[in-house]
Amino acid sequence: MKLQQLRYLVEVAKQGLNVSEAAEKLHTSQPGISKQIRLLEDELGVQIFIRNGKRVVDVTAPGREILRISERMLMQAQNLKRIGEEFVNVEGGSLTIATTHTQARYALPKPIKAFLARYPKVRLSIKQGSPTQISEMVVDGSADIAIATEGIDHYPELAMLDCYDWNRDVVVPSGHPLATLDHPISLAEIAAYPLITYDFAFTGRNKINRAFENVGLTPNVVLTAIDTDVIKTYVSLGLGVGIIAGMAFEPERDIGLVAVAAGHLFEPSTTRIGIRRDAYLRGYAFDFIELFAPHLSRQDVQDALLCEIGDAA
Amino acid sequence: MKLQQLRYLVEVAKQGLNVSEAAEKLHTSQPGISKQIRLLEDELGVQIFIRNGKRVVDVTAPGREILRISERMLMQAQNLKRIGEEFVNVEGGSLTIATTHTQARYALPKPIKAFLARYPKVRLSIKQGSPTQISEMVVDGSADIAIATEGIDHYPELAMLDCYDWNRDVVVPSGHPLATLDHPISLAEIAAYPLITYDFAFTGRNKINRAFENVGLTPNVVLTAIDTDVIKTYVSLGLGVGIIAGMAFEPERDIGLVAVAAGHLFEPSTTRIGIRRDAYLRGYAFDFIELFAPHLSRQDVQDALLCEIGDAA
DNA sequence: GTTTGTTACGGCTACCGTAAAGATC
DNA sequence: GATCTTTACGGTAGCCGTAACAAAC
Repeated sequence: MKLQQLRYLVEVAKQGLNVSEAAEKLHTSQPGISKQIRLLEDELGVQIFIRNGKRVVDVTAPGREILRISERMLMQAQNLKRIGEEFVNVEGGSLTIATTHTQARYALPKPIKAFLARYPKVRLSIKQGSPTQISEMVVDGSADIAIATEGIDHYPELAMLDCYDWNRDVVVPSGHPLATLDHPISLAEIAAYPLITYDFAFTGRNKINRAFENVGLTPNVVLTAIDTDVIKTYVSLGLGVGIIAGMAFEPERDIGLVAVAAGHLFEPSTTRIGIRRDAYLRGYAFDFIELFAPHLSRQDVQDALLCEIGDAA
Repeated sequence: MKLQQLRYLVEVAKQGLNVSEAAEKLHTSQPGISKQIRLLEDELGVQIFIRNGKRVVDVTAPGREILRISERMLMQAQNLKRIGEEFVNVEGGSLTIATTHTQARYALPKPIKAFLARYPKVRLSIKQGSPTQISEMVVDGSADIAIATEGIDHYPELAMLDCYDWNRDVVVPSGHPLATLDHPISLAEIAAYPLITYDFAFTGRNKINRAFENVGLTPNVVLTAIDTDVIKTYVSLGLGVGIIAGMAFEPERDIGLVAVAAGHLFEPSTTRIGIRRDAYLRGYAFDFIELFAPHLSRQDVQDALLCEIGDAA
């Protein structure tokens, strides 16, 4: 059994059981892949793929198990290489964070600035995407850490750690009737105006919907945006009332806008980080996490990696 | 990077950093091992072993990490082979249980009989040893399942599952004063006689000691045995009063002996099974566990394997 | 007919074992 | 001096790539 064979196997599965494409991805010949897979099947004594004549059409039951374990082994092989890099170049390296606009724009600048000061030689990169996209980036290894609020709960490969809770604000142009209320704002008052808020699947949007549903109101959402800046822009234009993450309101920058606390109206959301449970994280990655969420020490994170299903149960 | 290299690495570490012995164990030449390890070190870019001139004297910090991960990878490679065997020969195979005398003699016969009837083609073997020995058998892969009552808690590689609680009986020759009490037996009454019980490190022996200590009694233990049969033999000879596991008393066989329930005097003990968290268990292994501890379904066991640190916390 | 997987064959890498030399205790 | 590790070197297995063939859509 050779690691190469497992690599072939996993790549064929990943390419939808297409040996030729796998060969192309791995920059090798497809007869080589065919042969090595057959050799592995012979060695293990099981068919891994079901072939219809000369076409790979499915994975056998043992094949699924074998693929699962193979992936883990390859992951660990990658970890071995990372350990090498880590110790050769303690300070240098790279860290890729996958996150949503709101986090990147409002929550991350501060910890990232501190991180860059501490680790100037680390190549830090940020990838933006939807919660689903960023989760998958971490799952497939193209990012190290996912940071998001929604929809990253359901990947068994990922360990999730709570970072902080936050509430929502209503933003309106200054001078707007809602800006000068003498009492806490209510859902009914908000629903009286056209609404601008986050796209579905983003930043706790469904918690907003649920709040209105619970009191039998149907808000008139005139615009859904992916990022807060777009929301604020249209609120400035008088298109409607915005509902945004509290941390996304910056009084000194958001001239002409007023934020009204609405934490009492909507469930708070929790921003979490997600990391592959079997990934090897460089030392500075733990430091970054601690900069972002100071209560998460390296030990906490490693414990969570070891066993995080228990927390969910 | 090749699996073979990892195998060399791990074996050298296991043989106390002696390359020659590792070569012998692996039936290969030691120059080959030296070279492959150097090649791996070059590839990873880190020293794994610290060499004093030409002698391997220690493992570097990254080396320890690398060894840890390598062991896991090799374990999984072995799992791959097992999957093959499992599906080639669904009914056949082997299962090795490491356990103590008491379990082997009194708790296991019934489930093993049922197991053999269900899986006649499985080569079942039982290895007997002290709790420490059996734990290590499972850790190093020479047994699949450990069953014991004491001292198998502290191996992080092992997942532990509670099977059943049991209490102790006092055994005396029939006609003995303690055999005909009209009230529940007390510690003081027991301590009045010479005692015969289990060796330290076995079968909850320290719970027995603790019970006496708690009431300020110092029992006179005249004989410590590893197995219950020895205890019963000497009790029959009138050497003293025995304290044994309740399940180990068989009224129809133990002629001339009387058991007196003593569950109210000593903490109950819990018999557990231990399995390597990263081992691949054959289907019948799960069935065996369920035969032994009917409340442990396959799913329960697999969940515990996935994450069992959480249960301990 | 095109796409896709298998079989056949040759080159070449690199692994392994033997032999000898260098280091350490 | 004995043990242990590395270096040197030759044989060989087996991996990879090209080319031709066979099957499926």
